[in-house]
Amino acid sequence: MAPTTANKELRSSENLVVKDPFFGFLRRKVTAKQILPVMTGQVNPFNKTSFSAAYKSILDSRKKLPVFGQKHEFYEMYSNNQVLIMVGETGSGKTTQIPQFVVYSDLPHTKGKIVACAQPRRVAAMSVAKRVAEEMDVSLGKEVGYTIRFEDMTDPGTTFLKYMTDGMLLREAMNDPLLQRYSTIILDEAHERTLATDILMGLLKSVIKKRPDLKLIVMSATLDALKFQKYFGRDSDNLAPLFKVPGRTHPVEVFYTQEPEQDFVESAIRTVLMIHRAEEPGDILLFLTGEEQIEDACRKIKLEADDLLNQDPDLVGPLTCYPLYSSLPPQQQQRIFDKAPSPRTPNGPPGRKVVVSTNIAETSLTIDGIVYVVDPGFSKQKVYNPRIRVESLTEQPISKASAQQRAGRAGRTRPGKCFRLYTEEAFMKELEEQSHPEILRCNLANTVLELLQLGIKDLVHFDYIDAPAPETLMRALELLHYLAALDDEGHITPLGSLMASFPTDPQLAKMLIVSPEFKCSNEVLSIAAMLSVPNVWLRPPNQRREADAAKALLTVPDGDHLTLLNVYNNYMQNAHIKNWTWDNYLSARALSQADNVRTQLLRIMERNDLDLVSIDDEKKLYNGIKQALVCGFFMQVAHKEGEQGSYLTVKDNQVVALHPSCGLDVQPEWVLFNEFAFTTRYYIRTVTSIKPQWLLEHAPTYYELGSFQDGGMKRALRALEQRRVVSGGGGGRKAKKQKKFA
DNA sequence: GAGCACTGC
Repeated sequence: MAPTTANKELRSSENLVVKDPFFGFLRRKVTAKQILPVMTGQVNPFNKTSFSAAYKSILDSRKKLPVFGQKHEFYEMYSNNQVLIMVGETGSGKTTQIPQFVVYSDLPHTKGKIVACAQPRRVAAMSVAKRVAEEMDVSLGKEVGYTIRFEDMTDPGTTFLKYMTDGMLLREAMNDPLLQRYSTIILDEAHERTLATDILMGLLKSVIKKRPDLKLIVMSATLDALKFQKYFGRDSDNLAPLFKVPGRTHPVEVFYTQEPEQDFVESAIRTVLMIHRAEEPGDILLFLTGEEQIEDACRKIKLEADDLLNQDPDLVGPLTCYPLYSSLPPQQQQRIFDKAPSPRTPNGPPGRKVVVSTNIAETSLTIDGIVYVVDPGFSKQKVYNPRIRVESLTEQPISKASAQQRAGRAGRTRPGKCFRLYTEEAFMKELEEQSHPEILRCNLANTVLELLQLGIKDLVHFDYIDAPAPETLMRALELLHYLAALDDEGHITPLGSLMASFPTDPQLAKMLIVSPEFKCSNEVLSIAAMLSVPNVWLRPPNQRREADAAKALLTVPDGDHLTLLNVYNNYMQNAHIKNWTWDNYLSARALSQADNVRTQLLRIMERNDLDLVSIDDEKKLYNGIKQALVCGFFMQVAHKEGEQGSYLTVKDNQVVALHPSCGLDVQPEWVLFNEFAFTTRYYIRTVTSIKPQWLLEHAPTYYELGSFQDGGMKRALRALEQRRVVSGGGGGRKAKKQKKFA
């Protein structure tokens, strides 16, 4: 596209003719030399008002960022390339500065376009947008804004620099596959390889060929740059150009153990106390894997540190220990930012703060003042087994990249030390270079539907940066086919398109779409929302009995899905009662999130003319809800085998047990479950009793008896079918439904 | 009679 000259002049409010600061700028051929006088000038070129005093002082600090010194190089590469890979370590200023640099050259406002910067996390999108609005001396939500789920802080027509979550950009692509509103797209933190970032990279690789006017910048930490350069290169000999900026962190000295450790928790506690006794002042960050482990370690560290303090008050100072994990209430999460305790006596040894954290402190949360990192080398990671369709969380060794990231947490304010509780040999030989990208570790039903909706027909040959296991794709296609989201040729059906408009798993979308037919969409909406948020039940270690009793009061014995509905309804009715959630051992955060999700789903229902309906008769209502559940989750059904309380999942024939948290008062012959998880054994969680005739009626293809192995389940279904033939039941309503989406 | 690492629409 030919570069254009910005408006020559403009009229100020006093009607005086002043020169546009961008006068003479050739769009996308702008040089660093041209920009500096505009940045340091008197008039903000984007809103034509005078720069504030704050702007100038912020600009002085921006000038000290490593990336600022390389402006010239950046503009040269930006002008001459459509795609750019940028590598910048922590503290380089890439997330705040690069999008601003782009805007000065791309001049999106002169073309009615937007520069987007996609982030993996909501908080980052929000806080960076706020910071950049300050740096550019404009109001947040005007020229600079952000878009995340449930919150759009942009002003259409005004906003030309937009921070957003990667998932949000992917959703937008579903309505606008060429992403026409954007002139430059920046993918930040690409090395994290979230599912959304990976899919976006695949899409954008083909979009840039169809849109020569679209520029793309992929920003990442050092390690994966070559992979991205190859992926976005024109061919195998042509790497995409790399723009590299050094970080601004302090050196971290790394120590290894001489021998492998047997019990990493115990050895971690010992190491923390060793640091406390023997090392210079400075806070400690210890990485462990889960809530229980962390709480336990905190207790032990506190006890031992108190002992040390009492034995040797002249040698060691006081110590405070804070746990950190995502399900911790925000108020308690905030405590990690408290200062280390003061010395017990005016001239006594200084105090020390210890934070014991999950992976959340590796990427999402930064704690300044950390000087020592203790890294046992493990984290919990999600694994998906497509053969039996089960996701599980298991403790696994971290990757080298992760270990490096963890070590870096010690050098944010001054030189630090990292104690790795494994041998150097193990680090070199046993740890993988990179953690597996998410796309290789999860169920892809949702993603496959999104890709189909985006018009990608050949999912197997889609240009993934790392291709998922074929079996995972097959499982996803199979599920979507059974849900009638795909036809026999694998094309998306009108029902499938409708399902894709819901930001949920396809099973939930299907359940929502059919719910008006069963006169229970009002209730199914609440259930879908509750199934989309984290666990609402709290169970503090020392109040388990009280928590279980509170839960029993809200339990509907017929099924956990109905219990969730009951909890949501009670929550809404009692919203005015202070402490209601707390008194009932429920998570206020998860419940308010559920309410947000419900509102969003409701809007999508309305937009698609799906009615909000309900009936008064509770028994009929519950049966309607269960049938809607069956329409979405007929593949997640188990049949009771024998009297020992064990169940067999339908078709996969996995032996499973009802999870102990299940609220059913009896063990029904047929149950539908939301989740199949492997922990100490195979469990099904969130379980509701159903009638088997609904399976035959609402999912006849899946319950075609020829596809079943011989056994109790098949016998039960056959007996049922024979009875149906005799009585001539079923059929009618189903035929009508199929016609609707044909 | 057990557990939910972390994101995201």
